[in-house]
Order: sequence, then C-alpha cells, then structure tokens
Amino acid sequence: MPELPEVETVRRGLSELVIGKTMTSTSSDTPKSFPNTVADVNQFLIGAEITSIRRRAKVLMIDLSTNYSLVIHLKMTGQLVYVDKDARFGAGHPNDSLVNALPDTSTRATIEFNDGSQLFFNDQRKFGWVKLMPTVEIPNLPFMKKVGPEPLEPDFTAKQFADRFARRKKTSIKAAILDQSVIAGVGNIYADESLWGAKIHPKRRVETITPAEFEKLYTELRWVMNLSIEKGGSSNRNYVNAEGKRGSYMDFARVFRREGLPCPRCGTTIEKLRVAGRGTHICPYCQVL
DNA sequence: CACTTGACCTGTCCGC
DNA sequence: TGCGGACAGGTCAAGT
Repeated sequence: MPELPEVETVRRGLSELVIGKTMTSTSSDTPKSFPNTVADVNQFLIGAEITSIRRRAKVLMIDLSTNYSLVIHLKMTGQLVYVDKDARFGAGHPNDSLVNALPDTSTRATIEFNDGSQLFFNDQRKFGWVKLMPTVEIPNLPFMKKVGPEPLEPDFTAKQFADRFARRKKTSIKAAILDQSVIAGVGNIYADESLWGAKIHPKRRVETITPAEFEKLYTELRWVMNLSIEKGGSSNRNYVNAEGKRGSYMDFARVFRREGLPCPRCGTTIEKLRVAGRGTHICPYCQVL
C-alpha cells in the first residue's frame, strides 16, 4: 500500500490515534526491519511521547518528545496497523475477524503504548524498515537529499513539474515519473493512471513530450492522487489501514490492473505491457507511441 | 552523469 | 496435487 496517497492515508489515520501517547515497550524480529540497538531504543524511544507525524514522499516520520523520530518506509508490503487495548481496530473497525489476529507471521515490530494499545509494523516481503534517529538528522539521509518536490503542495506549478524532467530526457516518461528524484511519491499505480489521463504512452521518450502534454500530466497526476487520498488509497486484499478503513481507490481505477477490460473513455480493450521493468497498463487507442 | 538491470524477500497465481 | 517460473504497489547497488 505504499504510494503517496496510501502513505498519506496512514499518516492521517495514525495522527488521530497515537499523537500524545507514550511508548512503553517495543519488540522486533529482524535487525533489518528495525536495526537500532536496544540501548538506543531504551534511551530515546521508551517513555517518549509522540508529538507529530509527518510524511515526505513515501516516507513516514513519527516525531518523539526526545527529539528522536521513527523514520519508516513501507516499501512494497509494509503496513502500520493500530489496535486498541480491547484488541479492536480504530474507529471504523470493519473487520472483526482480524481482532486478536496480530501479531502474525508478517509482524516485524510491535510498539506498545501507555494506554495498552499497540502499533504493529507488518511487512511480508521484508523490504520495509523502521529507523530511530535524531529528528534533525532526517534531512541528511541520502534519500531526503535527492528526493524531488511534493506534487500536491499548493504552490507546486505545472512549469516546475515540467522542468523537473530536464535531467531524464532520454528515458521513457514512465521511468522518469517513477524516479523519486524527479517528483516525490509517484509509484506504479498513479504513474499508469495519470499517463492514461493525459493520453501519453508510457514508452514515450521524455524529450518528445510537449509542454501541453506535461501540463496535462501534471493536472491528471494531482487530480488522481487527491482523489485517491479522498478514497483512503488503494488496497486489493483484506487490508485495513491504521484507522480501520479500507482504501477504495481501486474501484475508481481506469487502467491499473484492468487489462482485458474496456477503456472507460473509448471502449478499446486495455492491455498490459512492461515498461521500465514494471507491469504497465494502457489503452492502446488513447495512448499511442 | 544518465540509463538499465539485478538484487533484496515472501507469497500467490498460472501453466504444464 | 505438485512443481517451476513469473510476478507483486519500491528503492539501491552495480553494470554499461
């Protein structure tokens, strides 16, 4: 569940549920998922109060009263699931069958709060990570130094958007829009959805994209990401996010994972191909090379 | 530097 | 039913 709209949904949900709470204990299974030393955890996390939760690109930052932060990347399969002291999910609780189901085999770390509630970091594929570090050092992370602008910031303009692609002229527009140093937070779903919206074939070389097409792509990307946040993001399985709601964006997807179905604009059958090493969905009539 | 490919992991689905 | 291979919403480290 890991593109900008999904991570933002988790951020908003967690903000409602855990800000102001104090962490009383933690446990984790693999050093890879949560590499900090026990000493660091004891000194800077145990007893710390959560003061704010921020997002940059697809990275979450849980700021603590110790001036340390938990920096979290969910990668492909990471989840943060909150369960209250009565083993219930947060407001919404749509899935009682999951009550008491955590921790499970995908649980990599658990944090307990002073009121008996818990936060589970689950990650089937173990690509994700949680790192405790001084808040002021977050901007020095290599990823933070290279990552591009936030596409949903109100003052981010279409011209700034187009200008970001100057460094990737020879590659495909799909590879470029997925490049986090170009624009922050775009992943496979919203790349495909926005390129369909702008009627641009994902294999088009960046240098062939016209200013009008960049403007359209900018508008479509922002529209589709804002819609997805409104819908709580995308989820395909029995997934519940931190606040106990399922994302419904996939009900609104126009091309993503819809190969074999009609294009909602022209009725042509949607096709799936590979671009930039990723599964890619297009309407072959609306999006031509 | 820009660009492409493979690696990191586990689970699932699809064809034989 | 079993097995092999491809594939899954992301990023890095290598290679050219």
